[in-house]
Amino acid sequence: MAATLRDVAKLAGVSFKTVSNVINDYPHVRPATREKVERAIAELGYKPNLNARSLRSGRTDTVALAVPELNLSYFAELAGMVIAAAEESGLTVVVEQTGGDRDRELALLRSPRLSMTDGLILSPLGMGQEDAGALDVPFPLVLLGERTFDWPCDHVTMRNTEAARAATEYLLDSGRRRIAVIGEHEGEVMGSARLRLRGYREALAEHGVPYDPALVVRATLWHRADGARAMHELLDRDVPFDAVFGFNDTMALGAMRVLQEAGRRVPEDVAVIGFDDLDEAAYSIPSLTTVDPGREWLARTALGTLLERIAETGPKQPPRTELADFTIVERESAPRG
Amino acid sequence: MAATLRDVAKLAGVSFKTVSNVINDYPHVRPATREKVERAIAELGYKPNLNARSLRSGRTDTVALAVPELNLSYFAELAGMVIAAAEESGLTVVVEQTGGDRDRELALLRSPRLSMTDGLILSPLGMGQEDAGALDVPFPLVLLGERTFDWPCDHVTMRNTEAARAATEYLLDSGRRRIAVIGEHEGEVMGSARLRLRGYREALAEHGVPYDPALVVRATLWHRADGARAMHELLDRDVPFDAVFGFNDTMALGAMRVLQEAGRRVPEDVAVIGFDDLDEAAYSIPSLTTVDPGREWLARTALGTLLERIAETGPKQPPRTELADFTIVERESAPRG
DNA sequence: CCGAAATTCTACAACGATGCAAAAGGGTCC
DNA sequence: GGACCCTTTTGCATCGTTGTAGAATTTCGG
Repeated sequence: MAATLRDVAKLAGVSFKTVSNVINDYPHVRPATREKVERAIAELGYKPNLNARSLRSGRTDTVALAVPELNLSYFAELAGMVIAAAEESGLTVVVEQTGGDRDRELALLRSPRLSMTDGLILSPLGMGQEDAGALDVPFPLVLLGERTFDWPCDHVTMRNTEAARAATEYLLDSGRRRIAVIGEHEGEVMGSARLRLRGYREALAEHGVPYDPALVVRATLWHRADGARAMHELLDRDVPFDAVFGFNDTMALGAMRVLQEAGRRVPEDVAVIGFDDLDEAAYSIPSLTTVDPGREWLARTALGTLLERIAETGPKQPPRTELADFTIVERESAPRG
Repeated sequence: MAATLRDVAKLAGVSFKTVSNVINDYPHVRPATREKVERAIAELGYKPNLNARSLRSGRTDTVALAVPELNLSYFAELAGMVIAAAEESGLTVVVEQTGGDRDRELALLRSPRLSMTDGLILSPLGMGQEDAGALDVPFPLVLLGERTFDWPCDHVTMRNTEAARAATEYLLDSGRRRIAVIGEHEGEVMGSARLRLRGYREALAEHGVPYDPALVVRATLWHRADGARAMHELLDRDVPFDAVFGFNDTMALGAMRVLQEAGRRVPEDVAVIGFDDLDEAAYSIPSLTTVDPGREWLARTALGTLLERIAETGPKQPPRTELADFTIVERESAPRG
């Protein structure tokens, strides 16, 4: 059995409360006593039982991070950054996967498992406006990435609409006029897909290019296979297009593969732009022009905001929204015009 | 403040222990009482405090998973599978990143953070034989993936040597004779890199092809950038080669990109084979022939083994080694001969 | 209708830590 | 030398749960 405070105390010949004082850097401990206790701690290899500490203190120094799936590189890289940032603050991260599924998102928000954490960073995908009330939770909560509903809650995200507008403009500026879009979510009101589509339409309108629904392809999940499927669908529609805007890199890469299989040259026949700036975007053939949404900043800010909330004592501050800056990363799949 | 057992008890008009009995499905509770209690639970939205439960029961229903980085797709996908499997058993997973760094691996093994978990699944990379003793820990531990030292400990891995031999033979069978290798770890005695290199050499020997060290390129971490850098190095060496065996897919993809930038056609001039069968391997151009190491099985088996250890009561059973089966997935970058 | 055997419920003591408040120890000053 | 104050140490209650054991209640055979 692992050593406890009392074991250390017995060995050091002091009360167990003194050992606790040493561990918690209570200032009034005589150096000699401190040393005695520290020797005993070392000798027994004592490690505090964090469960007991949490029970007593109410702090767990653990946060939960819920993403759709780690299988999506975007979320894997994001999770890695959140965990790295947490590590720096001495925090542990519990990772949950929701599959982007509404019911699993709701179940998680109600789960007793969260009683083991001080707060939650959630990337919602499946919940809708009618579920927003479920966010009225008794623990700190930060939404990371676009939300699919309106609810006053801390929120760390990026300028989705502006970024999508910029990406579209980038293609327009390079002379493309028939720009297909992959990744629309039908019926969505305010998720990333909808916001990016809005940016796309704004850019078209500004340039006087008509919006053609035949160029817009749905994809609920944003895997490579979804991008590939969407591209097959687009090719089947037999409408002309000279560019593709993938709502994430993974889909864009899946689509680009199908495009080339079909004999279209990228970027000569069709330019492709993605969204996320994944590691792999720099290594595809051709390498993928994309939007860098500032993931590192997103991850750190989400965690930082959550930690501030956790530390908060007085009356609840009003919810905050933090917006990351984006940049367009030019690569081969869509050269600047 | 969240409701506790006592609050529920007061509302239901029973002792708080009866509420506990209801929650734990203790059989001798009168249906009427049970219903009364359940109504009270629902009314207060009571959720058990898992910290308190853990403190009392000694079980946390949480496991730790330590991998080098989530930024490496292989580990991200593996982690996703472990978490999904854990979820099925009602377990929570804490994810830690070691960066493949020896000191961080050792620090993790000693960390009090693990007192919040029932056991650890560790993918070691940096530790060496002299650190093996650090694995003598007072909690269940399962190594996932090759270990870099000898120590009696549960171990879930794949047939690295056989798989590498098969991959090499596959290339030899298709007529290649100058097969380069990317990802060697210098000085390593028994990690994946070393075992895969051994398989490679065995296959060469069997086919009477001489081993040429000029074809072997080191890479400590196995990112895309490392694969790219290694390929640049290989090209700089100016030795002829007609195939490349990347010790993981990520590196193979990085290398393939550089290869094509340099004007070599894949697979006509150079065949490329990887290792891991990542999602993205099917979508690169050309798509990547690779070794499927049975990740799903690895993830489930690692978790299953850990759970058995956690459930174990009597004397400690001898350590087990579980080996996954592999298959070679033929794609465009290296067609069957 | 009694007594024994079941069933159902409750009281109390943990688990291992921290917070609070009071006790013990040690100087200083008049 | 005693009063007072600051430093150092300690004791006790407590966090919210579960295990054990025994008390209360019900059931049931004779």
